[in-house]
Amino acid sequence: MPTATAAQRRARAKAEYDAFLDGCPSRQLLARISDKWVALILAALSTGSAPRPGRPGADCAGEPRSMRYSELSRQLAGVSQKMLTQTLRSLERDGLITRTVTPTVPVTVTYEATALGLSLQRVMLDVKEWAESHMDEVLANRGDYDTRTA
Amino acid sequence: MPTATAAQRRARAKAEYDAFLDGCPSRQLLARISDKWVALILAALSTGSAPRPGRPGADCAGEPRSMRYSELSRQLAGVSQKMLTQTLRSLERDGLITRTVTPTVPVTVTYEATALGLSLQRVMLDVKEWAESHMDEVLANRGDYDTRTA
DNA sequence: CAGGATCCCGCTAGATACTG
DNA sequence: CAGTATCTAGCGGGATCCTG
Repeated sequence: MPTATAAQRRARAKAEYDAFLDGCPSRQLLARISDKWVALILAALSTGSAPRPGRPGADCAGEPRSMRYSELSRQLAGVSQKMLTQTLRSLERDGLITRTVTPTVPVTVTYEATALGLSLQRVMLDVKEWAESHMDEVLANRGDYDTRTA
Repeated sequence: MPTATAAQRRARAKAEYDAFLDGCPSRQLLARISDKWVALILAALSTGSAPRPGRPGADCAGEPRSMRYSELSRQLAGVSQKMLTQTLRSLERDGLITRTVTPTVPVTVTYEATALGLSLQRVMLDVKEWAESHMDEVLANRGDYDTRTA
């Protein structure tokens, strides 16, 4: 674009990637992380293991929060195995979580956020919390809109 | 639900909404806002009108940032009219943006974030910026993963 | 200019069945 | 337990044509 403004060129130089551009990889990454399962998985991993009888110290403070496949499956109510596995794989591939296989009698697999994953986790927690805390307002707005346009 | 556990009732009482629960409206809202077009539209609206010859003071600081349909369409490179219109409608319905029709010669329609929209805008800007600023790391991680599993 | 209305394709979520 | 494999229905989303 020959008519690029100084502001645009500055932004380009600073960010290197621009999700507004069609072909930019960052748009594809944005599409990936803009996913409810991504938000919920990262949120779950920030909580760590749900306290279960028989595994007392599993989520003591300071310890990195990890969760087993079945625990995630339980916390993300309604998620299909396919979506859970698929989303976990893509998060692992992008270096956001680690997958650890412990060869116990029935195999044990745990997932844990990486440093990079933790940085996204903070952002996605905000998104999830925004949704939960503004639900009432949104619901009210929808009601207004629907009556107005009815 | 007669089989609600004490933990579930506690969570409900504290947060009112819990996106981890399958039927909860907040999960549906989370799914809605977890959308690349939502992130990009809100990001665009935070920028305001691109400076154009003939509309000098359109984006002066302090003034609420508004954009026309065609401006949004241009900035969100590659978006289809259908998705743009559809996403704008849902944002309007949820009370996140306002739609203003000015009956000029060719009709002028401008969109602007509401107070509620501004609160989400901050969150979604973080998501977009996270994607742009961590693109390199993610790309590197993908390369590693693909060679490792190759 | 700013959409509305259709058609239609692809992919992706979900259900089911099987395995190391 | 933690997946993989397969199938299918549904809809997200693009292309196209039309309108106030």
